[in-house]
Amino acid sequence: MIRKGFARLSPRALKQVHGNLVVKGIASRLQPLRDLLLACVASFHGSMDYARKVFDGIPHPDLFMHNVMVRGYAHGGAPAEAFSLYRLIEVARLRPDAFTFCYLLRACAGLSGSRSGYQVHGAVLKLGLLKDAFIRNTLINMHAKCGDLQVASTLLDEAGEGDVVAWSAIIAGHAASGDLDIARKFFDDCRHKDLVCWNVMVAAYAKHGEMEKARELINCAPEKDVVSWNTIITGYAVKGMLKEALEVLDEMNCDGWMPDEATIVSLLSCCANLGSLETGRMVHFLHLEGRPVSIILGNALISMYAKCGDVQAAMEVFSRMKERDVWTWNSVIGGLAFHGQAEQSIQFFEKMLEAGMYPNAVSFLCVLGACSHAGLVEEGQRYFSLMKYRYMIEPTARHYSCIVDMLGRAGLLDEAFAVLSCMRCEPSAVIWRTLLGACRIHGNAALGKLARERLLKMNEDASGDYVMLSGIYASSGEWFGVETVRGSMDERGVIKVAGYAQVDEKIAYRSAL
DNA sequence: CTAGGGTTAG
Repeated sequence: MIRKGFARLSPRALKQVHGNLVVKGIASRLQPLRDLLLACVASFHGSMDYARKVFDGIPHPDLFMHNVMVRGYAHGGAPAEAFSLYRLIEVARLRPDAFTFCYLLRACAGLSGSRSGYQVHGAVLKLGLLKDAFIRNTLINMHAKCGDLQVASTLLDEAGEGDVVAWSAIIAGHAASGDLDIARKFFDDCRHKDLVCWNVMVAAYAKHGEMEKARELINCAPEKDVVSWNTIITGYAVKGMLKEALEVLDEMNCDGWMPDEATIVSLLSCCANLGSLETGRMVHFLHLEGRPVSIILGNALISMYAKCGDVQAAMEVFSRMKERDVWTWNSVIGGLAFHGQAEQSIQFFEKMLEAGMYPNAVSFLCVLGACSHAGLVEEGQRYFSLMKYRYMIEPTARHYSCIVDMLGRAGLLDEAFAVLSCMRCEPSAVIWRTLLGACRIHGNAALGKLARERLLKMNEDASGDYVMLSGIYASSGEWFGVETVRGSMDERGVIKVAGYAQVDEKIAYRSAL
């Protein structure tokens, strides 16, 4: 009676079904539990939390159930959890099958540069599963995605000419490593191109900003689907070409295609980055009222409204969402911080912790940004420690940049330098430049000189740093320093637009007076 | 319950 149809139920209804199974005492029979698990993985829009609760409540889950969980984690971008479930399969002394390895290899494809892909490859060989075309193609995809195109090509030879799935995986792999010409060569050599194959090549151009080539190719395609159109729209969207993206939306409409969630999400992100609230609202209306709002769509909506300044609309979307993930919270925290609403941003960070959500590196970047913006030095330092010592998140150059900026704005230049000095990674040019800027504002010529020297050593286009440094010397009354800097500018042949240099010097003059 | 394509936060 409850065999089929779970997948169409809402999360709430699923919880009821789960409860009924328990009450009626049939929660120990296999098939209803398999169906329930499948439905949980399918119905909670990528969140595996509830499925995991159900799974953990099953006394002796079979291989099928383990596989469903591995699949859920692998598709949901949680490779570590996929592997931990694989370990449970071993602990339960179950024998993993081709399904298990397909999912596991998919998880590996998301772990670029890791050895785990080779380990799974080894296990596949050991179990003699390589003759399975699904396994082989997933292996090709994994190696191609992780950059080992040598191994991928060898496997392609075994797959032969007719296997278009293997070919598209190779094309995507070359595109991912930036070799568009080689990708195109494989595309041209592919004998039995299908729709996916065309879309892979179009996406390769679009991802690298080659929109003319992407358009040219899609115009030659024998058929298109909603993914083909979304590929083009996303290409324009990431370049900030909103007008062009919207024109493609019209074009796909004329061709008889309705925008789907991916279309809307892409357009929203473009509107968010450009601050185009009116267009963002219009795009929001493309999503039909009454249709479920997935986590990704909700996140994109929050981000768009928050960044465009309509905080109330962002909060409405947030409060209507049934399930939230760390991206949801980060979108709110980051959106508020971006828009200068630091206090609110910090409030939401605290609410996120209260809700039991585990913050990640981006969460801290957002809240540190808010602290820096509002000059809340103590709070910022507290969050920085929380991140390092409680959540054990290693700060990236961006986090340091935030902290240095925060301390620098407050005039705590020595503290800023101290943080920068004990960084585990090499300080980036951005960080030195941040310090340099703070030195100029607060007139610390000695530290500014040091920062400038480090910047020059980094051997990149540093024309902005020369100008900034001339500001430092000027603001602390060391006019001789200005001459020296401008002299070395000429020697090294750094070209700086005169207007900018003049404006900068005027500011320096003013702060010196 | 299996393979290749498009979608979110900094």
